[in-house]
Amino acid sequence: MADDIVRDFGYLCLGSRFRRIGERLQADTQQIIQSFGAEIQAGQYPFLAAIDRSGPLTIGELAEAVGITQPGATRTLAQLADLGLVEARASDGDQRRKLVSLTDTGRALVDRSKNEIWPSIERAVRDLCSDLQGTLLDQLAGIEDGLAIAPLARRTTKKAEDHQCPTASTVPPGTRF
Amino acid sequence: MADDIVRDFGYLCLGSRFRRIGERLQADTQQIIQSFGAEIQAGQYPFLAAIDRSGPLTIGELAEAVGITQPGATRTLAQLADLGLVEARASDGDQRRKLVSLTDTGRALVDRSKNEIWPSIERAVRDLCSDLQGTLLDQLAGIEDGLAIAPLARRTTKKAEDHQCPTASTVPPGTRF
DNA sequence: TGAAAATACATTACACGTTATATAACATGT
DNA sequence: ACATGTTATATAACGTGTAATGTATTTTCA
Repeated sequence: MADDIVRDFGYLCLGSRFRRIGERLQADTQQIIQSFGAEIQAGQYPFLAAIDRSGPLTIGELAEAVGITQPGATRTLAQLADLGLVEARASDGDQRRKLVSLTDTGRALVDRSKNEIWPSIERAVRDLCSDLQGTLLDQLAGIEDGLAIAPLARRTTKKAEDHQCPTASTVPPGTRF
Repeated sequence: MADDIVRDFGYLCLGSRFRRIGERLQADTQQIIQSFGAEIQAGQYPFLAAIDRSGPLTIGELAEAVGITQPGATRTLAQLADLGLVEARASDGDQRRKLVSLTDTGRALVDRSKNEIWPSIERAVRDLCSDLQGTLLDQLAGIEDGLAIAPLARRTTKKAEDHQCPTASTVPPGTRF
């Protein structure tokens, strides 16, 4: 039973721990997305959401809005274009820029996501984080413990009583499964 | 000037946000490591720390201790072996297992890290997180804002000669370095 | 005891972030 | 107007996580 060195080291390994939790959350989110039959990656959603909120944006604006570098945005947007969800046209005044907008298919996916998928994800994450309090490290431990007890896909319903596993309140903190 | 969609979406994009913060923290941590002249990646440290704490461990035990999958651990340990920091020998009773231990070079690096590098990193991260409070989203925003004001490398309080001081006009009053 | 299952590690392919750099379009100064 | 610099995007190379699968070894049990 090896200990969790990243957790035990606290502030020293905070970067590794954030990445680890983020990857776990994205993987769990992906499960929820798949349960709705949507063929999209969790990391691609922020791009669609940004265009939905602000209208057509350039690649550089999207990179900044999503918080990644421009090459990463270029690749993700190319994938979304291959999926037929977005399309790029040259900007009117400046031929260097490409304005990216939603296709009809993309708009349909966003509309459905806003109605069904995103509320479901948000409910699950909110449930996971609802009882968190204390220091940052306390709350990170709470997230890890909570995910071990019930992954996000089991938290999409509103009532915690629906969970097949014990809830966080019934299990001592620090327990590993 | 584009908005930060990941931040604005809160719980919905929590996974993306955790990954983003983790990558930023690891990159900042890497800067501190480099300022000490150590040629090691931030993500490799937990492996050395785990062996240092528990003695020689198998690849599977290390993967569990660090919280990544076995192929990832195999690759990182191969890199550390190439650097001459660890070595693997077949386990005594079970020829399938490989026990990974520190070389003399690896032990020297760990000893030096425990004395100098790790305290410096921990000091920086602790400084970043010292004033955080409130909900998880509040604290995440605090981390992002804090990193924008002063990256980890400016929060170590040691090796100050390596850090160039920002001009007064770029930093809000009361900021600590 | 010997076939089948389980275990431990290696390998491959892929996802998705990064940095560095190339290229095309626009902006500027003499 | 034209050389030069800047900006927007594309491309390449790489880092490090994942899942899926291969292979050697050990364990199980009929």
